[in-house]
Amino acid sequence: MTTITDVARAAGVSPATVSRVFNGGRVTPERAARVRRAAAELGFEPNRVAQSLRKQRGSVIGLLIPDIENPFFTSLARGVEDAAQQTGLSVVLCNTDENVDKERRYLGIALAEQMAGVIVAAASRVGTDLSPLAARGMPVVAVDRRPKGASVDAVLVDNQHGGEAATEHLLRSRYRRVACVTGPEGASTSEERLAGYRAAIRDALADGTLPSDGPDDLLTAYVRHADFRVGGGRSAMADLLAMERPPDAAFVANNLMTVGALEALRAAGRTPPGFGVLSFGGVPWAGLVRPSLTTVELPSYELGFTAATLLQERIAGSAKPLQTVVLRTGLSVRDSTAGPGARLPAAALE
Amino acid sequence: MTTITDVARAAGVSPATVSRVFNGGRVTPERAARVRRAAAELGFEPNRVAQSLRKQRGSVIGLLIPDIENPFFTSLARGVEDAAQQTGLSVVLCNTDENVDKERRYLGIALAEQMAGVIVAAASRVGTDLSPLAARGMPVVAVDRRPKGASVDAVLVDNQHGGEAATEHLLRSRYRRVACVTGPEGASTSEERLAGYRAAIRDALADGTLPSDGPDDLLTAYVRHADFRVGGGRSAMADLLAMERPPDAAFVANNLMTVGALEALRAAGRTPPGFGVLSFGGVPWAGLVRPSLTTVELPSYELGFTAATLLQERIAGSAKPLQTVVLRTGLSVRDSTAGPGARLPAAALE
DNA sequence: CTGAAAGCGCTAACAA
DNA sequence: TTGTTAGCGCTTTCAG
Repeated sequence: MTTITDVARAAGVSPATVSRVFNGGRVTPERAARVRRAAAELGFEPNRVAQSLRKQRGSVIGLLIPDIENPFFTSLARGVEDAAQQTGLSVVLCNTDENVDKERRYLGIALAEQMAGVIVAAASRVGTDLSPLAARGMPVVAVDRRPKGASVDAVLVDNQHGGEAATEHLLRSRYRRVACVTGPEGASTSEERLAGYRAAIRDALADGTLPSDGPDDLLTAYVRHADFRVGGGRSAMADLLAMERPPDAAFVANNLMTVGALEALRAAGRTPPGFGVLSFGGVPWAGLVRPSLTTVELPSYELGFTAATLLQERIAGSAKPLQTVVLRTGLSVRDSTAGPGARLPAAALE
Repeated sequence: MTTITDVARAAGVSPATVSRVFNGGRVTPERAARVRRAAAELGFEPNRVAQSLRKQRGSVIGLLIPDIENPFFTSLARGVEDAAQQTGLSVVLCNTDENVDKERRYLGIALAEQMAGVIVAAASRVGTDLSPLAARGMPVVAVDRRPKGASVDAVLVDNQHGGEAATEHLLRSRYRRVACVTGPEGASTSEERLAGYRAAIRDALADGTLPSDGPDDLLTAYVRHADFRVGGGRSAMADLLAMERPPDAAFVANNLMTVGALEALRAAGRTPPGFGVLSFGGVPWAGLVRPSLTTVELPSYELGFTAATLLQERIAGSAKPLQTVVLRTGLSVRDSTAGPGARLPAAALE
């Protein structure tokens, strides 16, 4: 391995000068050129480990996500990676598997590896403890979910708005018994999406769009909590369909549960758009699904990109007050919410 | 930050003793206990950066994959991660985007970060150069694809066998004009899968399963090279369908291209199993696709797990001769290859 | 602008 | 078994 000392010797200067050349110190152009030439000839690459030890700060940032198989998080990861490139930081991807213990281990590694900073989509709102990092002055940005009581920058999705827009769309499409399959109780994302649903329903009751008889039904009876996974979505939907007066549409609060919900619908012989289905978050290769699925579009890439940008500011020493950035969702209207009586052209179904 | 010296002072021993306690050196139980207690009280965690610098070897392994959004690679990544846990190594996931330059950059980082080793699914068979790592004695395992001329351990899929089994299955299902949409020319995976296809066709011609008139058609005319991406699969299939005498089934050499191929079929008003479709590699949430898709199952998780195990042996200093492990594929028969005249029960289509 | 020197936290010879 | 010592490769005062 060629070291800074080898280069120094070859260029006839001191190691300090070589270091300055590579770190923007003041060096006369002539000597700088000599150093660069020597470095190139010897194939010198600064040893990042030594740099990290000396500077007490590494050049990688940790990205902790709960599920690497969820396309939402892979897309987020790409955003982080792209933003990190700009500063020459590399990204270590750690898959916490929605598991607080695994997450804690990775946070420990982040510390022990002296990472430059950490971006974390917390495995749990209450179980995730970011304080050891804060205590050691390591910059942290929370993304998608904000752990309770953590004083860190955060980049979040406007879940409530997304849930509201979704539910409003279903009502506008003339569905009248709109259910909501949301995530686990206590998860901020589920609660917020549910809150959006409730707000939309409440508004519709208030302005007469929905008949006011049995308002309880719509605000509570048609709500199911599940686990954000395929199986949970399936059982929740099966449960809804078994009701005496089942819903005629559902807002499903994440992509995986939507897959399960569609399976349950199919098993019951009901299909969109006769039964309206709206997914919070797209499914991969949505093009294959017939009829095509109306979805709330999440800014996953931007979430990652923004978080990484914020983190880099902190790493660079920014002392701004803590920020929370909230990114808006979009709505992609497709066939699965065409309306309870809609007839789709054959091409949309085959 | 508490260092080994702090612990040593608190326990009334030398730093070396503390180091021994944490690295399995010989220390009297009594002193060891004292050290551990002190370490716990002070919340000591060994500084991995300093360890790496001193030992000239880090405790992370790099995993370079071409496409983090492909479920095949995420599953492989999980296998690597699980295997790595056993030795306490962490995994840095690097997404090379099928881009040789990006890949080279990451390989440089692996060196500069003194990673313990690297597992690489090469972006290119000829463009990927692993020699700098070999030159510096860094253990490398190639996975899924083996770069040309690299003398490294490798864990591969039996692509040829998979392609052969797939094609045989289509023929057995009474399809007679079986096409093959394979990957880019020059990629070992595409060539091998294609070779399997050709072998099966040749056998069928030889034993009379296929009429021997126009053998050229089957061996060459029905073959298309595409780019392993959705768009490529779509155009290749469109091209096949536009032939004067189009195929009645296709073996598609990866999951993404299958998605495209299905889109092209749908656009042409043809659907499986009337037109047989067999995908090399499963699609995520396959349960949503109707009719359900027959696939060659890839041992992606095992690929990763095996590669990581091999790598760890090398890291531990194993001097065995170079190994190549080849893992077999499976075949999951579903509805999309039920036969050209098959009538599926309604439930399979709705 | 440049070089000498100190030291980041840890481990591995070597001595005791 | 234990402690002392000498660095791993780099950056950063501090003099010059």
